[in-house]
Amino acid sequence: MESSQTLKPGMAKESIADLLRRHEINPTHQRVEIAQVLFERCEHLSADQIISHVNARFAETSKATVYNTLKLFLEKKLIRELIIDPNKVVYDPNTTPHHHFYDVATGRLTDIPADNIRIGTLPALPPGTVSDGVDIIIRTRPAA
Amino acid sequence: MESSQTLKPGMAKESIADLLRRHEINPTHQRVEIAQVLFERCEHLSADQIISHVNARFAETSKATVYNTLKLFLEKKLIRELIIDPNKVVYDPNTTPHHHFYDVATGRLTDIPADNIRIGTLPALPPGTVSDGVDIIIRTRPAA
DNA sequence: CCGCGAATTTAGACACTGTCTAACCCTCAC
DNA sequence: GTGAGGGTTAGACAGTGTCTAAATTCGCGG
Repeated sequence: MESSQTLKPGMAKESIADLLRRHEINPTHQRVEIAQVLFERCEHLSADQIISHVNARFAETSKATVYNTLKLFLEKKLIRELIIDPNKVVYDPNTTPHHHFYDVATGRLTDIPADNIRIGTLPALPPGTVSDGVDIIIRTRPAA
Repeated sequence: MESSQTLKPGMAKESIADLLRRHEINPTHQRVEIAQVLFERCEHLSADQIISHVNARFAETSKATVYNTLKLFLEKKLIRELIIDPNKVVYDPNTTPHHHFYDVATGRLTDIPADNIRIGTLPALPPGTVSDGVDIIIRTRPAA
């Protein structure tokens, strides 16, 4: 399958390689491919989808490499991991501090850009639905 | 292994059976055992722990039955499912509307009783830690 | 008490996601 | 060319949960 027309593959790969280098990641072939899949379409993709997308392009990449690379990207703060369900873990290329609103009824995942969280800033529930409660999962780390 | 002394097994089983009946659940032997494990110690237990605890009592209960029963309890709103990690799913016998505060750094899970959520009502972060963001997972359902 | 049909339970096979291992490959310095 | 080290790989493995088909139990009318 051909690469999409939206980005010039050559220059895109260059800047992605730079991005990796800026995060102290050795930009190998496979890593660039994986990063490109993640950043090109700015969606939240699962490991599974990433494997499919990468292998639909040029390179054959093994499952182990994709998992290794995602873990590396996580450590280097290039992406964030988002656990929606035990069988639905997705990766978020947006590393600016932000929050996520996930509605299990509709499957819709919304980004909340604020850092000033109040219930009033959340999107309204779809009409005719009620909430049993909100699970707030806060991901902390030692201050740098 | 003997049953604990804290509850009279007979009457406890009676009231638990009633609880199940009130939720339109046929109170079989195994279901009562599982419910008893969940409600006796009012902790958040994983499916794994529930299997161990049930089998440490009297009854031998198969893995499939425990999973079936937990799914049934969920449908009947007897318990809530709490996804902390892909490999850490626990069940909460407290069905009053409330929220959860989980700190991945400490592993501590706190109940937030309010229905008026504001960031100010959350426990303070441990000193020396910062947050990369908060994932708010809201579990909705059609209004009754 | 008997026996029937429906509901429930069961063991074990299966699927899925992610991890691990040990071998291989590629590059680069010398 | 050669050795060292990082990166990649296939496939085995582990944990969690689902499925299936058979066996058991239960409710209940006769």
